[in-house]
Amino acid sequence: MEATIKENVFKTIGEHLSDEECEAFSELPFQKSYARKTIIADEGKVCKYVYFITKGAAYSYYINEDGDKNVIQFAIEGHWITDQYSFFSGKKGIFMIETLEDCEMLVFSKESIDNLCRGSHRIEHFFRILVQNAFAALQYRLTKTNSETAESRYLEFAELYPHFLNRIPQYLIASYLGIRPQSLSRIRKELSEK
Amino acid sequence: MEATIKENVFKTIGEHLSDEECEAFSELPFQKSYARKTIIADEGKVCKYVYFITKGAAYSYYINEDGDKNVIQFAIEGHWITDQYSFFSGKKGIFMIETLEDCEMLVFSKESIDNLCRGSHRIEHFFRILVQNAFAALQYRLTKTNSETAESRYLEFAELYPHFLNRIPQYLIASYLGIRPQSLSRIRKELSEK
DNA sequence: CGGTCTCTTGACGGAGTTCAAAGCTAGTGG
DNA sequence: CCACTAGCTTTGAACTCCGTCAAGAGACCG
Repeated sequence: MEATIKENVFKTIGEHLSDEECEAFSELPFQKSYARKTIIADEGKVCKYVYFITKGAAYSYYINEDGDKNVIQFAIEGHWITDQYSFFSGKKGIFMIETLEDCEMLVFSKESIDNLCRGSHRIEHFFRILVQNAFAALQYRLTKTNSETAESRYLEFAELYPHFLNRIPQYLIASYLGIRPQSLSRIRKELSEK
Repeated sequence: MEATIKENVFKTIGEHLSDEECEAFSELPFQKSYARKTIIADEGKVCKYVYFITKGAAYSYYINEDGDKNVIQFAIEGHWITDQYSFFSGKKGIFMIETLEDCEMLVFSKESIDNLCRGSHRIEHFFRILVQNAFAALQYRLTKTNSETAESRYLEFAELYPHFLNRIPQYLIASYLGIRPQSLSRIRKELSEK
C-alpha cells in the first residue's frame, strides 16, 4: 500500500488502518501515470474515478458560457481530486480535471470506494471526515471571495499555499482567486513596490 | 421520531432506517424551540451542536474585520445547519447562527452524532452523503460567484430557492450573493423594468 | 532559434461600492 | 388598535476596483 495514502488516512482521522484495511486499499485502486497537460476528466462525461495523487500536480476547472476557465481546486501529492457531483451522482460532469505536471495517481472507481466503505466502517468514517474538512475549507474560501479584495485573497493564498506559487502558472492562480491574469499581475506589482 | 428527519434520510440515501436506527435518532437529539432573532451559535465560542430544523428558518454568517455580515447559508424545515469547522474540530467557531423565525429544532451534540455513526454504518453513510451533496453544491456556488455577474447570480438564486424570496429579508440575500443591499435593490429594479 | 504560451503594462469602461438621505414596513408599546 | 420607531428598502451621485482590449516583453519547448 502506498505510504502517502496511509499517512493521509492517519492525518485525517488520527487512526491507523488495520492490516485488512490496508490490503483493501492496495488491491482496489489501480495505479496510473499521466503526462503533463493531460485531461483526465472531461466536462460533459461522467467522472467515474476519484484520484489520489502520489506524485505531481493537477487541477480541476469549469468552463462557463463565455469560454472562461474557472479553477476550482489545485491538488498535489497527498491530495484527492475528482468531480464530486458527477462521481457520486453518476450524472454527466461539470468540471474538467487536468494534470499540470507528470503525475502518478491511485485511481478509485465508484465500486472501489463503495466496497471500501461497505467493507470497513473506519474507512467510511475516513471518507466522511475527508469530505467534511474539504467542506469547511470551502465555506471559508467562499466567505473570503464574497468579502475581501483580490489583493487580500492573494496574500492569504500565498500564505496558505506557499509551495503552490512556484509550481502553478500565475494565470491559473488568478482564475482560482476569481480575477483576470492582468489584475493579478498588477496586484503583485503593487505588493512588490510596497 | 420526527417524520421530517426520516424523510431527510430517505431523500439523501434512498434507504429507510431500521427500527433500531429510528429509535437512536429519536433518543439522542433533544428538541428545542427558539424565538426569532435568537443567536444559537456564537462566533468565538465552540459550536457544540448540529441543528436539524423541523419548523422555521435560520441562517449562518460570518463577520469580517470591517464588521460586515457575510451570509453563508440559509436553512428552513428539513435542512441541517451548523458551524462544520468548529463542530468537528472542537475549536472556536468562525460563524454565527441566528434564527430568522420562531424555530423548532432537533439538536445533536458531537457525542450524539458520533454515537449514531458508531452504532450504525448506514447512519455514518447517511452523514457522508449529506456532506458530499452539500460540498458539491458549494463548489458549484463558488464557480458562479467567481464567474457570473450579480444579476445572473440573483436570477439563479430566485430560481433555485423561490420560497426563500418572500421569507428572507433582501439585505441578507444580498449578503449571500456577495453584494450590497443597494446593489440588489438596483438589480431588482432593472429586472422589473425589463 | 523560431513559435507559442505566459506575464506585464497602458488606456478606457463598467459593474458594484460608498456615502447620504428619503420613503416604507412591520413590530412594539401605550 | 393605532401610533411610533427602528429597521429595511429605494434612489442619487461620485468613486474605485477590476475587466476588457491591445500590444509588447519574456520564458519555455521542440
